[in-house]
Amino acid sequence: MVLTLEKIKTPPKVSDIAYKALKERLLELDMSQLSDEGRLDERVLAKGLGVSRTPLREAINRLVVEGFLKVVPRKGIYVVRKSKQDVIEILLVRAALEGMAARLAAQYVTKTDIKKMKAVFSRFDPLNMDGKYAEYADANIEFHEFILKTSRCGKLIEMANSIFDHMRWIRFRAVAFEGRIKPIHQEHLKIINALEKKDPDLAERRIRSHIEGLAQYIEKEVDFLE
Amino acid sequence: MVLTLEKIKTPPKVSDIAYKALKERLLELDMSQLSDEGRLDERVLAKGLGVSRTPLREAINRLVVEGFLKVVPRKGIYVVRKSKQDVIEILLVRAALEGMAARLAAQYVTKTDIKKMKAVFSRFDPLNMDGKYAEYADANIEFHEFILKTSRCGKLIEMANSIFDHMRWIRFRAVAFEGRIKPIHQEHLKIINALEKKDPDLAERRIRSHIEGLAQYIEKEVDFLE
DNA sequence: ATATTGTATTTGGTATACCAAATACAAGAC
DNA sequence: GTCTTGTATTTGGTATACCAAATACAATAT
Repeated sequence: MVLTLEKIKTPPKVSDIAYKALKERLLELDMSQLSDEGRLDERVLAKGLGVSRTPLREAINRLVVEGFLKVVPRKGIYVVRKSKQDVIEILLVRAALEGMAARLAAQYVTKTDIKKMKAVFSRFDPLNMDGKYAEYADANIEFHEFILKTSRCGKLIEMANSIFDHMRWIRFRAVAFEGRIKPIHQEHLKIINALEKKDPDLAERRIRSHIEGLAQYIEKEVDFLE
Repeated sequence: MVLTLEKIKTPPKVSDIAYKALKERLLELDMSQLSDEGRLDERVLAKGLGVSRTPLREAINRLVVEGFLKVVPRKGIYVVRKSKQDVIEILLVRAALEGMAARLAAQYVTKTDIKKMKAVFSRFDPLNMDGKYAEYADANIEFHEFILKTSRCGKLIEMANSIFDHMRWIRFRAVAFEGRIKPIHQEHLKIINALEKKDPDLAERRIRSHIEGLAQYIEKEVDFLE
């Protein structure tokens, strides 16, 4: 052998592409204004994506398992609507998962990690956050992903990511942030503090109440979820 | 209309039957002795179940999403083997979910509930448990399902059940019980006690350490997981 | 005998044909 | 006009045909 070669990437499956495309469209969909009761047409979708029904159905089934779609036999495919109760339950699960993640993270976290996360938030002035919602939303995501990653628990990361998709789907981010961005920021700093102290109980408690606080806010203030 | 009729149940889909049958076979499978490296053959399975490939593939895909099977493009379908690390991670997630469930359960639990659960365990004499492993295993399942149910959180129940399937699959129940059945029983009673006191923090902590204890035991004593 | 290589077979992936249930709708009865 | 009811259409569900990649294997050269 005179040639040094590297493995070439296996060509992607059509069903995978269809899945990603369909999920993307779904996530950017505004549920609150769906025509036809959120009904989808297999054949139309297949035509639209330029694939046959078989791989498309595979994609649909995956989305059904994930809880984004619902198939009613011989009736149709429907976009699943989330009730306020659904959102609360999702947040409770998220609190449970991230709480455990924080516990583990407190065990593994390094000084470098802490420094990095502090840097992410140091760009924000707690007294002047107006107009920085979008920017802070990014930092927020980075923060929560940091905790997950630092937990070093693949299963936890996997399940939390699945939950995140549902969170993204429900477009209350903006409304949930407005007016709450200051306390949220303080909570973030407090959580980092607990991690720095390597206190699992404290870290868990703080991130749990952080997320449960969001749930309580939704419960009280949000009303566009039927 | 002179006849009073009730809705008839919609006929089950072939893919559903295939899914259930396949999953059942999988769960009763002893992974530690798989020929052919746990490879499955689509066409053989289809023939065996008496269905065509299409609904079978749907069933397979569901099992892939659930983490029981893995499909390697143009190679084959394989049974996923769980490493010790996988099991530990699953138990951590379970601890997180059931911990939150216990928290909620402490909030909702009634005196009747407590009485019922105490009755389940009162059949056992802590000093003489020998030969009651199977019986106690049933009580154990009933206990954990009770907490989930009492949490009244559908999402939590759903995700925990998915985890349970994986637990069932890994056949360490007998070995995990032997010699540990007494402390396990004590822990169960302690958890019920915390619920009775309606103390969410205590209930959460106790059930978490209960499950984490199992994880530590597996870590130390179990060695048949590669 | 061993190594190479062309070929048949097997595998999962995809497209398509067909079915039965659900539905829409129009023709006919009143 | 309204109500029935038969029929065409549309839907998701299933079976099957076909493809390309992977593999097994036999024929061949050395």
